Amino acid sequence: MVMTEKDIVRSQIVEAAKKRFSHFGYAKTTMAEIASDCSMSPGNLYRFFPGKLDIAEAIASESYQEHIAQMRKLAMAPGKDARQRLHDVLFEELRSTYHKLEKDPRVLEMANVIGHERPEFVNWMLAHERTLLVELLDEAERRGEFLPPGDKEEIAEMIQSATMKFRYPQLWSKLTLPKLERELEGVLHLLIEGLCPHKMGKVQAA
Amino acid sequence: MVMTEKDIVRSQIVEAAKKRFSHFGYAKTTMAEIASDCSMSPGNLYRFFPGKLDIAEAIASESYQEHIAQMRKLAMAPGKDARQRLHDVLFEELRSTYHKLEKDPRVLEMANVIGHERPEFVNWMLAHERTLLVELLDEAERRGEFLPPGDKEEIAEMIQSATMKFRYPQLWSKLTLPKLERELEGVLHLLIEGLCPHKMGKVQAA
DNA sequence: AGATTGAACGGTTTGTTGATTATTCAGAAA
DNA sequence: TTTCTGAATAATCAACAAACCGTTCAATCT
Repeated sequence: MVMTEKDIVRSQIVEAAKKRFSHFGYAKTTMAEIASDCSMSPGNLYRFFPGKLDIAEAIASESYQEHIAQMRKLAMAPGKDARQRLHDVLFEELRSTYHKLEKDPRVLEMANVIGHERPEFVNWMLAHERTLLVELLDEAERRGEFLPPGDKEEIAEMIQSATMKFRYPQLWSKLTLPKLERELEGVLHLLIEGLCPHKMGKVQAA
Repeated sequence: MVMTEKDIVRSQIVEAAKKRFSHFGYAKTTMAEIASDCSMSPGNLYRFFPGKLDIAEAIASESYQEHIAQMRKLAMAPGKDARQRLHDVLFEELRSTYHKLEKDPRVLEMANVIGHERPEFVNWMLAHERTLLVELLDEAERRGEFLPPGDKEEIAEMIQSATMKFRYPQLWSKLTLPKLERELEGVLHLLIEGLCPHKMGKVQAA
């Protein structure tokens, strides 16, 4: 690729920033430091990234790629039914982000900054997860496991909506992980089974 | 009642505070102002309330009493099935809080302060709504409309959990009312119908 | 005695100043 | 020309003082 030259420098910058951010935090590292780590002037960084936040976004995006790959494995795991796969995906999502944000405050800081200043990035992540859910629902339908009553893209949106609370645990509530897990279990159960007896009479009559 | 003397003064204080808070906001009104509105010294306020926040809480509590009464009317409305009543309750909750917080920033400010400094008050409100939901579910079971698969108290908790996002709209998302309504409609549908076909085969076989 | 006051205390907010830092851009280097 | 630099700029942050306000309590009133 012709662009490869710029890309190498870009990833060099990202690596330098990753080290600084995880050592000292986002706010405490300066563009000048990142630049000097890359043996360049501060101004030159701006030929590769529009701004400091975009470097953080690149880091987040990179780590999100791995995350979503992991999630896709769970969503498509063979030998499990759709219910289990949905369960696995939502629980792994809860646990992994909980632990990531719990473990070090640097990650929490970056999550807060990006979440606050770059809502479109958050939307991008949500959209990706939604396509994952749609894939899961498609597969489930193929096997006759779920009966999605409408447009699958919309159902995925609703599943996300109902499980929002568990997606960025410590941003929205101060519950402990066990409590969150218990709640997620219950919500998921409700989502799958529903409240309604599903009018079996009519089916029998037909 | 023997306590009536103190109660009169208490409600006088609450009224004065209500005026100040809604005119100038919570942060911008001082205890001295409230006191002088009641022709008393600042120190004397503390014989009636432990602190400023408790006055705000009293105001919020008062308005919440009205709210919950309104909700109970919807939850118990005759001539409607459980599904409609649940729908009405959740939608009215969304709309009324949305409009209240939308209309004036003072209410939003107080909601933020109380939500931040008095999580136990928020829990108290949630608990009340949960008992309302349990009443609704009880009535539904009595009429054979829902088949709650477990403990009703727990189901109510899960319904709350799945609809959190719609309970304090502008604290958790920046969506417009129509979008929120559309999402709530979808989530509610999912909660009621569920994703699963509900193994009708077994029922027929029995 | 009990009720009430208002000055005093300590924590927070506000306003100000100076330094730091993200970002830009005119020009130097290649 | 294209690539890069580093000083200039403007915005943000940190530190400190002053003012403010919620809260307390010794003294005063009833």
